[in-house]
Amino acid sequence: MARPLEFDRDAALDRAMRVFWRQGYQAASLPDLLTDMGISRSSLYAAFGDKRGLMAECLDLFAARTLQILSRARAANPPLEALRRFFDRSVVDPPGGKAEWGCLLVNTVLEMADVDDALSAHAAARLGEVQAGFEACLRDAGCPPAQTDELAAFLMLVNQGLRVSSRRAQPLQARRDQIATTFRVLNAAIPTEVPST
Amino acid sequence: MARPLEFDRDAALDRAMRVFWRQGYQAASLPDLLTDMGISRSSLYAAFGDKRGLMAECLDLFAARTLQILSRARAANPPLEALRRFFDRSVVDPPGGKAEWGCLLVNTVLEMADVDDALSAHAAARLGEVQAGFEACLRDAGCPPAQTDELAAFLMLVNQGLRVSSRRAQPLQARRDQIATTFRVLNAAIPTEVPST
DNA sequence: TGCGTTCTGGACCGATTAGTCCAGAATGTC
DNA sequence: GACATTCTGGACTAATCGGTCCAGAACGCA
Repeated sequence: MARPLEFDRDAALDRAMRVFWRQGYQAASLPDLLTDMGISRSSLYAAFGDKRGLMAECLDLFAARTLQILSRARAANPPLEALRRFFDRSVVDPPGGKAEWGCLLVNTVLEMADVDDALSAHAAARLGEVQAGFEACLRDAGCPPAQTDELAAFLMLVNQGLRVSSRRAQPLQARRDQIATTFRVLNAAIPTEVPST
Repeated sequence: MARPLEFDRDAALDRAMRVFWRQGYQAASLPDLLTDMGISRSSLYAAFGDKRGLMAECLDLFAARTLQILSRARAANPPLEALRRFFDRSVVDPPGGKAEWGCLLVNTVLEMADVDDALSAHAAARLGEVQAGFEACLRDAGCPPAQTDELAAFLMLVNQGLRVSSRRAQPLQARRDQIATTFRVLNAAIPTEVPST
């Protein structure tokens, strides 16, 4: 037994995630990270390996939180309403960050593609897990099995698009309208929806 | 009068655009650019100012080409078919680049937000011009004026989403399917469409 | 209190960054 | 053919990058 860690690893990771989320991987310098995390260089390397390893953990954390939002919404609402709430939550009031930062996973997929393919693929894979969450939600909603794949892909398409809109200086209301349009259009396309309440 | 430029400025700009398109602004180092452009450091700074100025010109070039694709499609097809062709072209066979590189404007908006806000805003503004193109197209299609704004925003939402999908390792067919779904869903939502043929 | 272990701050490193500068080569004009 | 002008390649600079390392402080246990 000896001297314990002087900082809260989870808290530090959360801080780091917010830096990467806002500035992206490349623009987040080590001094930036250290300042926000409130730890020293040595501590970072001892606890997380290196910058890339830290980023990987941040991606996982972000994905876990995203999936948590969806699962909580599912637990408290009928499936389609849960999806709507998920979008509202993500676009309007993301936990631990600002809506204008978009989505760390989307940001990373784009920034690191053809720069660090493994990192980009890591983010893309987590995005796939979220899409699987959409799929499960649609199944619960009584969506015909033949269509769940297609519609989940469509929802992810919209999700990605919204996250891009978030980083353009578009007013919040414009994004709300886009969500409304999406669900209006979606409902019109699937009159077979049967809320399983 | 004296010694003329030894290289083709437009051709060099085109090469630079492809480098930024594939690697992003930050990851594109000066050696990378110089090698691909086939010119020397001095020539680049004399002709384009600096890396940032070069990037700005590349954004404009990309936007101009994108708008050109749309206007050409409009000249040769009924409005809604033109939109469909625009998406096919953008996602499947972009001119002077690879589909997997997504869209330089979208990539830049995300990468430079909160890093170089002016550059991000520049890209976002060009994206707005494309959206205006969508709007004009919808007006031609006889879309009710009250809906053109909303639907153009929706099309841009889908466009953005598709460009993200392009940079995930998703197979080409998946993206084609997403386009098909989008237009199926769109047609179902706007039965009032009246091809102006 | 003293020891063994582990963590922490900061100096340090080589590599790479964007950008500058200058000597020399190349060209059009006279 | 000589001159004035302009472009070009490459050396150079200052700053910053991610990452390493070590001396010393801080803690738990006995």
